[in-house]
Amino acid sequence: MAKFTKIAIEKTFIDLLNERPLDQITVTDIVNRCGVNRNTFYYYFEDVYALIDEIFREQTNELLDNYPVESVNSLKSGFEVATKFMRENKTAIFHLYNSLNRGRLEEYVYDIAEKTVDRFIHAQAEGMNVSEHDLNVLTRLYTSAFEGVALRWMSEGMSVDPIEYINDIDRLIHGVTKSILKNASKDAADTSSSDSSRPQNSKKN
Amino acid sequence: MAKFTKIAIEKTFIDLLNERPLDQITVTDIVNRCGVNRNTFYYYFEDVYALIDEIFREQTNELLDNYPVESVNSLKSGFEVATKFMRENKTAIFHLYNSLNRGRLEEYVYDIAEKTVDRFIHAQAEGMNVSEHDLNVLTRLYTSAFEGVALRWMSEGMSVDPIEYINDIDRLIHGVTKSILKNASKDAADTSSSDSSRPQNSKKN
DNA sequence: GCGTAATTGTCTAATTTTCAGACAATTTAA
DNA sequence: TTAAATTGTCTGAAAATTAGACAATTACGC
Repeated sequence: MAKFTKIAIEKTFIDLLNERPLDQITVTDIVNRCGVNRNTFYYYFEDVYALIDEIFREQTNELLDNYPVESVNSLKSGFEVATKFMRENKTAIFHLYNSLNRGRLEEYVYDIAEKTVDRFIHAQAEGMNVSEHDLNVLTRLYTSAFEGVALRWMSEGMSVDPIEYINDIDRLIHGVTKSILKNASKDAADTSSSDSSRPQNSKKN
Repeated sequence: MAKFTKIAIEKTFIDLLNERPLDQITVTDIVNRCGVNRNTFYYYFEDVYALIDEIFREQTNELLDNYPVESVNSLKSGFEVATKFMRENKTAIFHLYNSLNRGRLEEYVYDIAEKTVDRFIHAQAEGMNVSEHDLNVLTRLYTSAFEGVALRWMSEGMSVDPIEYINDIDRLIHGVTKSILKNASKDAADTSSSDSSRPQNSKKN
């Protein structure tokens, strides 16, 4: 039940990744630094890539579990929380960005962005009569925007704090969101039988 | 070989001690918060007091192992390092101060102060011809001063940062130390056969 | 005060985790 | 093209963690 060794291995790996690129880190390096047997590594992880996946998975879960309630109503605040890990490990993330197969990191970024945006959107739509479909469209829009920002940030060497980018986005969409939602809500009330947007995969119950 | 669970228990205990006094913390509280079996606690520690001792012991060791070289030449800097743990866990230390038997905490404080001062004194006396006995006297003097400061700090509720006190001490003794050492060094050179101070436990080789 | 619940410290025995050591197969580097 | 390093896998032993119970003590509500 106790997984402290596993956590220690993950933390050690991130430390190393903050020091040097992925291809200069061996499993032996990790376990030596961590003071743990090499077999213990393979007991928990199939290989380094499984380790990376696991770190991101846990990072996402821990984010959603401990999501601060006060951050749910501000997209900027939500993004600050969502990007905490990335901002605290810029070098490590940058090393991964350079070493990992295309799509690997993007998937993680999208995943964590989507979940953050989802919370924000649903909080904004609280009490409104908006269809799930409309909410999904809006969520996808903002998620893509966030993903774009994050990827640009990485490709530019992660030198500038992404919060700056996020500030721009936030300023741009904050006022818009409510009005979009209000309109959608009105539409839904007016013509409750027909969808207000492209019925590509409409969902009526 | 792996002691990550033990460390996790210790950290959990300190967290709890930063939240509430010692007599409101049960072993069950610790293991529950930590997500570990109660037997695991007793596997590592005889009881809470053994846990406390262990934390202090490890804290001292880890201090001495990772002692920053740049801090060895300044008493103030050394004290900053030595009191790091206490300053970062004011509440916990204060709770211990109120709950522990007299002498328990004092012993720890003296221990860590003595080792810090010892490094400082020996660094100052580097290359000088000073007897070990004289160095010990000086070390005891400064150690006692530090202990006094720390105890006063605790008895006053640890509200003021002890670095302020330490600043005072440092200002007071910094200039003095060198001259004392120089004089002692001269004495030792002049009358190399007789000790320069009380020969209580003289050590000549 | 009494009774009840909670906590402690100890014990067993099962299970899980970590270990040391070796191995062939690849990769790295000189 | 060797030699060294690394990987991934396997064994079996050792260590750590668990569940569960127990009597003894302590804390708390009434």
